[in-house]
Amino acid sequence: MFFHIDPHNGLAIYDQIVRQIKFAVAGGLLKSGELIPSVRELARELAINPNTIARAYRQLQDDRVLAAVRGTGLEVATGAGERCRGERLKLIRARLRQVLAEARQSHLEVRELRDIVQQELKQIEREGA
Amino acid sequence: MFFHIDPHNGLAIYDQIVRQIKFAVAGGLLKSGELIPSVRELARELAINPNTIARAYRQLQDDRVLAAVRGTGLEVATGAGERCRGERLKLIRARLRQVLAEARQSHLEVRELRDIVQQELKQIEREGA
DNA sequence: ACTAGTGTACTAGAACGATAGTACACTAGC
DNA sequence: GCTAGTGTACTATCGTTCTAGTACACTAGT
Repeated sequence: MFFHIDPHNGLAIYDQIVRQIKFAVAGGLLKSGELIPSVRELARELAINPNTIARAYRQLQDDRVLAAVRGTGLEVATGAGERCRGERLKLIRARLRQVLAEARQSHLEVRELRDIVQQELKQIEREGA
Repeated sequence: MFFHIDPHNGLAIYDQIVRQIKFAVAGGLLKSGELIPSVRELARELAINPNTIARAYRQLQDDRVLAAVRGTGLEVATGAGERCRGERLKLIRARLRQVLAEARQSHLEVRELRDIVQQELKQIEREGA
């Protein structure tokens, strides 16, 4: 389990966990029926309070991404893959649109904005596996 | 004064005000020596508590973007234009980098991400005056 | 049966952002 | 001088997020 939590993200910690698990399911790193790390284990690994993890898991159940197996843990729900792949695009697009809207409002010249975006995109491609 | 405050932005309201004033100064909409709207006036216009505006103005003074004229109001400080133009790039780039980092972590294929970015960028150019 | 591990629920408190209301020193305009 | 408008400071309250600690029902493994 490779998570990357940034407390100064603007996003709440439990929300970051929700998103990253959805992304992992969408990307096929987590498959239907597979057990995810327990509340206590993930809390220990990320050095975060178990309640925060539990809250994220609760929401993931509400979103039908995870399903409870009593006394055993939480597994990835059947059909969660498709559901998450659809949502992934929405989530990323929404975040991107926010940032670009702010940039547009900053009276930066469109050409400059385009340059910045291209630079950062290239950077991502260079880093991305 | 055209501000656009989004409470569900992730960014605190006072922070949005700080950024947008810096952007206005950077873009030349506010020039050195010009008086900005009073705390109470802007609070009324944005339907936001005056304390929140005051907090933003206090930070803008700390950042040497605004300067107080006792009993009269706050004016744009001398040399604020250059200072804000430099910072504008940093602020936008930082936000953009956050979003792209999240996108990269979502195991979305780079090609798909590139497509989304291009789409949204075109959308901005279409809207942008 | 016993133990250790699951998720879940609950109360309490800290920190932060935002709101509400009040008070004060100052200045421009009359 | 008086009034209305500045910024500033202060206390109090609320909601959200996160932390802290405890308790409970359940199950796998022995």
